[in-house]
Amino acid sequence: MTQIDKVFKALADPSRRALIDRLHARNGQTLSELCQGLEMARQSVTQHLGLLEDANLISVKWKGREKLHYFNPVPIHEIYRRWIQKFEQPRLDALHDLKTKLEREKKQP
Amino acid sequence: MTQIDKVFKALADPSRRALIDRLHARNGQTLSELCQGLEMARQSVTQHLGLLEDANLISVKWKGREKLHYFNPVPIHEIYRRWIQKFEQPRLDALHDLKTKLEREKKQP
DNA sequence: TTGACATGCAGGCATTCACCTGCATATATT
DNA sequence: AATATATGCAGGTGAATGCCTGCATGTCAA
Repeated sequence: MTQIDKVFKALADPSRRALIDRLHARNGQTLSELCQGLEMARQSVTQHLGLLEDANLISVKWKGREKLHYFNPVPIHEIYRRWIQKFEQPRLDALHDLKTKLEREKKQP
Repeated sequence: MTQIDKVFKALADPSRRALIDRLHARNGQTLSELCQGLEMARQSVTQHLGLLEDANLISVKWKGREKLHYFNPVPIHEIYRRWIQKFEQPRLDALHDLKTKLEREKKQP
């Protein structure tokens, strides 16, 4: 399974996207913290975090008996850059045109 | 299942992403055309296309006995706008700064 | 009209997935 | 040292997924 496929698969589940959202809101949370408010067992959360970690979407640092989780935005940027961007090309072309226009007007006002 | 979830789930499979790629390269292909070169049965392709259609990622138009498939980029843009963009915010802020800078220099050269 | 072609529908099978329970291990606290 | 806290590991179950085969339906072309 390719890396980009792992990322897509990891993002396919709403619980996992919610976990990413939580870490994006406050980075470095422990497993217990991430479990709070969720209606599933700790083991399920662990499993989801395992997939996210495997997709490199989160990284982990042990501090004593606590496992701290950190969100890593790089794979999502890769998804955007290598996959989504190509379908957004028209929009990006328009933006580039705007930049070019502004630069031209700057030189010849 | 929410719409955005359908889209993520549809994108989670590499075969389906490949189908989108094919349609992006050449729009309006029939089922038979989309089957060519793939190593799975027609029925499997039909199933994948069904999911993509359900996620609104492709739309379909019948022409006689042929079913023409068209790629629809809107849901992918939604994914970008409503989900990915928030993790890309630093980069976008930088781009906005560039625009602002250019506009300022234009007014006061 | 008859045969070839494009697709749909129904069901079956193996794998993966999401979730759980039960028990084990390691670290902090008193 | 004894208890409480944070987490891991193993395994089990039901549902979803991906893929297939077999047959039916509708459309074009000779």
